Amino acid sequence: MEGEFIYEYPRPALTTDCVVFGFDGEKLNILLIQRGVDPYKNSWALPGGFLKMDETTEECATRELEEETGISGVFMRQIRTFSTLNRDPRGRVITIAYYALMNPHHFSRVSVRGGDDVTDAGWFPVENVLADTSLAFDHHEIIEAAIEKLRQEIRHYPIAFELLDTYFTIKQLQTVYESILSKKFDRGNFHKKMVGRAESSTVDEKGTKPRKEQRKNTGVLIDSGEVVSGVKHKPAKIYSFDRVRFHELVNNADFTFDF
Amino acid sequence: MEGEFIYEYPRPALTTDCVVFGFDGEKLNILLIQRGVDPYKNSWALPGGFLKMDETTEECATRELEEETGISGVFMRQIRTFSTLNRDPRGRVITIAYYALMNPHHFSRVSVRGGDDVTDAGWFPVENVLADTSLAFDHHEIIEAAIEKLRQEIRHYPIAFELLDTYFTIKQLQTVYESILSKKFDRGNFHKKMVGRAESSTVDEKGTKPRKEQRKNTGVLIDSGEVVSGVKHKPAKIYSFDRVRFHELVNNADFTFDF
DNA sequence: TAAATTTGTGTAATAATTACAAAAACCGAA
DNA sequence: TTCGGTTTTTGTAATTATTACACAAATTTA
Repeated sequence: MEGEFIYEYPRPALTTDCVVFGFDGEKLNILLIQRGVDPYKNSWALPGGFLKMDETTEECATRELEEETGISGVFMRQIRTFSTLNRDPRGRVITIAYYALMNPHHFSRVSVRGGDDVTDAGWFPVENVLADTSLAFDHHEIIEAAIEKLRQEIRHYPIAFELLDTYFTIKQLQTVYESILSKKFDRGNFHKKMVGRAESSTVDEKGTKPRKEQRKNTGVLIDSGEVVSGVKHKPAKIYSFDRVRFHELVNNADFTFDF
Repeated sequence: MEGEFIYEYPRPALTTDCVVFGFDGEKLNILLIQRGVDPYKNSWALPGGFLKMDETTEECATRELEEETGISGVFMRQIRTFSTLNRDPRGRVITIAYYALMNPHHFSRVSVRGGDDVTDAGWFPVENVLADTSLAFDHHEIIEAAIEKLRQEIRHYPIAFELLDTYFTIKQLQTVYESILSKKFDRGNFHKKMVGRAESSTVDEKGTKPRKEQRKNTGVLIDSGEVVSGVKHKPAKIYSFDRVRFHELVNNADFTFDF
């Protein structure tokens, strides 16, 4: 047998795969590549590849993504490891799955790279991907796990902002939540939760004159002062995420993403 | 070099490690084993070992736990994969970490098995383990990740009951939550949340006679009818977890573990 | 029988959520 | 310039949930 790496005990091969989510301003999409080589030649699959000995699995997932789509510097988190015995026809291959989040800026810049092994790449709406049973390997199962993970994490961490550009409208933010959680929110209530203006309530006390009790602002957005243009209705304000304020409020239990 | 397994490309070795949590009725403990072989001979470490080619990582973690402690049939979940380059002095070793939960019944039955590679095993309070910087490999980091994972999951899934026997008191259940979340709860409110008696509120409507509105029971515990004995105060009722009811209520959004 | 201790239940005040309405800002057509 | 259409933003009343705390009940011991 060809090869020069000899071990006393057998070892599985290790790969990473990445479920890349991209928000186009309206809905959630997943990045798939079309395989140019067997197995599963011509099938659509997740970007990913074999681990090198001088890189961590995180680095491997980042590298493969950059090699196959040209995108770097994105938010990435581990999902879990998939180790079913016959998940790869080439033999024992175990994969560590990641998910990545891309904002609309990155979204439009995805381009196919490499030569024979990837013939095409493209974005597909999540619902379409979930309905497609022809994906390579166990990638359908990995995608389902990714969505489940995403749903869990968006309830606790500010990952929604990773799917948006630095500046965004509240409508866009709400759409991100609604498409991930498959649930509609009341427009007004969502707005208040995010902007969280300092509500001042009138307090009446015996003997003292009524006073305005200043309650602190519990919002996590910064008003940029700008508004969107080119719309034929009231233009939405443009906000950015106040990461510092967010951490303060979370530490004080004044803010949660529990929806 | 000795060995008969030859590959074209180099492959890391794969292990699983397991952070076993055990509740002794009062506090949370972690199961550690003392290594009988190098590297880290005599150091305390997590139970675990090398993956075999005919088992999944889940099966590996289960098998290693059974081999080293004699315990089987416990609740187990994947934490994540650790792949730092020099985490193991023997070379490139990647580990998939799991956590397991044991109830007091299992807890007392842990026994050391095997020969040279494990010289001792024992339970240690979580705080002590976290303060101990002499653990083998990166096991300290894995334990920290396990606790963080446990904290996340107890907020959404009924894993607290995996740390208790089938029958338990509400006090014990509360202690599980308090030791994992490092937070005290009001006794009365915790009690009501778990037992969730059907509160009936009086409703007055114009023209009709006041009626009792029957609100449905939102608790997840079953009263066994028994009480604890041998205590010198009011004996606590003994409950069990109503898993079926729990799923009904969660689907209806009538119950969450959001604390 | 009273004290000590812990479990179990009730309640009133406060806070959060929800559903919905009103106001404001803009465009474009009349 | 005014008005309808549309969408964002603010306001509010009703409901529901949470919190803090008090009281009643059950058991042993003195």
